[in-house]
Amino acid sequence: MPELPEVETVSRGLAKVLVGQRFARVEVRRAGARMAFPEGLAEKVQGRAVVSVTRRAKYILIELDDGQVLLVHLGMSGRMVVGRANAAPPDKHDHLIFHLADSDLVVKFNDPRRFGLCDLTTREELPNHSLLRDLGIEPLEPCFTAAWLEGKLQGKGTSIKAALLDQRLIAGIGNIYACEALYRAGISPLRRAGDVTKEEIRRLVPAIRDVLKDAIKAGGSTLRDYVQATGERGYFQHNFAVYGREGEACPACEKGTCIKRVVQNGRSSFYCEVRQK
DNA sequence: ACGAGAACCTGTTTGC
DNA sequence: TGCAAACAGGTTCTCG
Repeated sequence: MPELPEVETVSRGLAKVLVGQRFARVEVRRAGARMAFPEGLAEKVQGRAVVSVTRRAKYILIELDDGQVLLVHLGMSGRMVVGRANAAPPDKHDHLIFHLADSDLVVKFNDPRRFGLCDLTTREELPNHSLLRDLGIEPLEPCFTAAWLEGKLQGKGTSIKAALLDQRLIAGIGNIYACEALYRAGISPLRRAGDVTKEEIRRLVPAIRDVLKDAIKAGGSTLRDYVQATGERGYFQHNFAVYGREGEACPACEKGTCIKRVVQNGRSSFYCEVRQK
């Protein structure tokens, strides 16, 4: 599910509720498939207050008042949702339940497919953390420029689509926004990354930035699992030009069936065969 | 070193 | 209708 816009939306939603609040008990239920929950998670978090909630790539960073940092990744199907403690009995995929100390609110980490994870580190260790260490540039930061990307794509033999999904290069783009950004830039996902021209890269960089910003404004894209921290759905899925629209006409092609689906590196790529060359 | 594919899970949709 | 296959927003490991 969650790519940069979804994780950003969840982080902002959690920040509103959590900053300044203390955690009471934490229910640790079933760990994910990628990583066991850290040893003593419940004990280490209990009684700590939240200082900030931020995002790096597709990770949510919850900073605590003693310098610890909770690091959450939502995988494909993960949610972090705030609710009333007794609103409903726990779902079988509620893997972590954080109870707040001074209200009846809880934050539930729910993840049916269990590709998500939650780790505990410290502010000092954060830059060296194995999950964050090799992450690339933040596409919404000013240092993400056409000149920078041009240098990185030079000589790359893989497809431009695969390059956009490489988190060591650009951090936070996933399958949906890679497809949508390439559509906006008029570049076929099948093109060899190293062959994308300077001119095209000058279109691609703002296309990436704009599609991510537009999606954040819309609260992300809800296809199936994703919801905001409040439980509300996102609605950027209504603005997809190509993603999931195989056989339809793209917004620029009045009629017909210009949108194709191809599989690259095991993932579906959607593109308009008329506008993207 | 690089790039493609498999694997990790569960749930839902599609096709025979 | 029923069952099996395909497919899903991600990441990491293995193999050529």
